Amino acid sequence: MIKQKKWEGVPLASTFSRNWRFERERMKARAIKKGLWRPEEDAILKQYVEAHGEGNWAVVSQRSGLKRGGKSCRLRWKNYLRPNIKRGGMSPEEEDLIIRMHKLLGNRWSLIAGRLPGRTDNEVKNYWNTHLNKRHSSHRRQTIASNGCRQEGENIRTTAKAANTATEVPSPQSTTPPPAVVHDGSNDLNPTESTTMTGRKEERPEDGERFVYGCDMGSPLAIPGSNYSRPFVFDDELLVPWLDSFVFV
DNA sequence: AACCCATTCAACCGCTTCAAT
DNA sequence: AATTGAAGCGGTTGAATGGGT
Repeated sequence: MIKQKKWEGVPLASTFSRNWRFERERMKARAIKKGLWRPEEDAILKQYVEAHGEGNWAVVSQRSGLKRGGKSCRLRWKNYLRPNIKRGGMSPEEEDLIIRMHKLLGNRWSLIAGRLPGRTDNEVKNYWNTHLNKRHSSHRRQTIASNGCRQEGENIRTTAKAANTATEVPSPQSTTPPPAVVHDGSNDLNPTESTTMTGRKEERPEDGERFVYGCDMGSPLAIPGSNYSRPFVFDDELLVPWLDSFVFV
């Protein structure tokens, strides 16, 4: 049964519409401020979070006295006020890592940022769009909504979590690869985290050419009690074996 | 000095996922 | 199992800024 919200009187099709419509209404009702943050607002938020900790951002926005939405507070803290945020231009090493990881992962900004200490997903995304996109657009790989970096049979958003847990049963087609060893783990930055990625090229009438990758049994990606990992599917062949394996761990 | 245009990046929006109930 | 609220993600927007004329 589809429930209705009294403030709108319109059937809500799913939880997402419920959620953001409520947030919007709540912000309207509280005359939530938008736009750039002022230094005094930063100080209030910083003081509050340092005293009470992160999380429960709706409460933070109310109790701190800030006329900001919870999302805005969270974003400001995460992208700007949080300790250890590194500001300023990217080093050549960071830039190189972004390029390589984007080649592998596409627009998975939070995953890429996770490998760059002190950098946020927003910063990496902006840097890519303003500095790197033009130079490297020919190799661009986007996320599933519009593109080709995806895990077999699921939304790309779930891939990272699947990579961490790897508990689901893979699709039957992933069971018969004649694997070519892409990487033996010997060149990893951290050999203890290495994993053996194996891959194969596939030709499909509906998809055209694609590359399917899996990992060995010692990898965190491997499914306990099975002989295979969940497959990762890309439009392009992985280009940097040591890094491509590295980021999967 | 005034205007225009391009670039940058902080912030917002729409949506998904997850955990708690 | 269904519902709810919070957190998180990627795409997009628009204000600020700088350079050129």
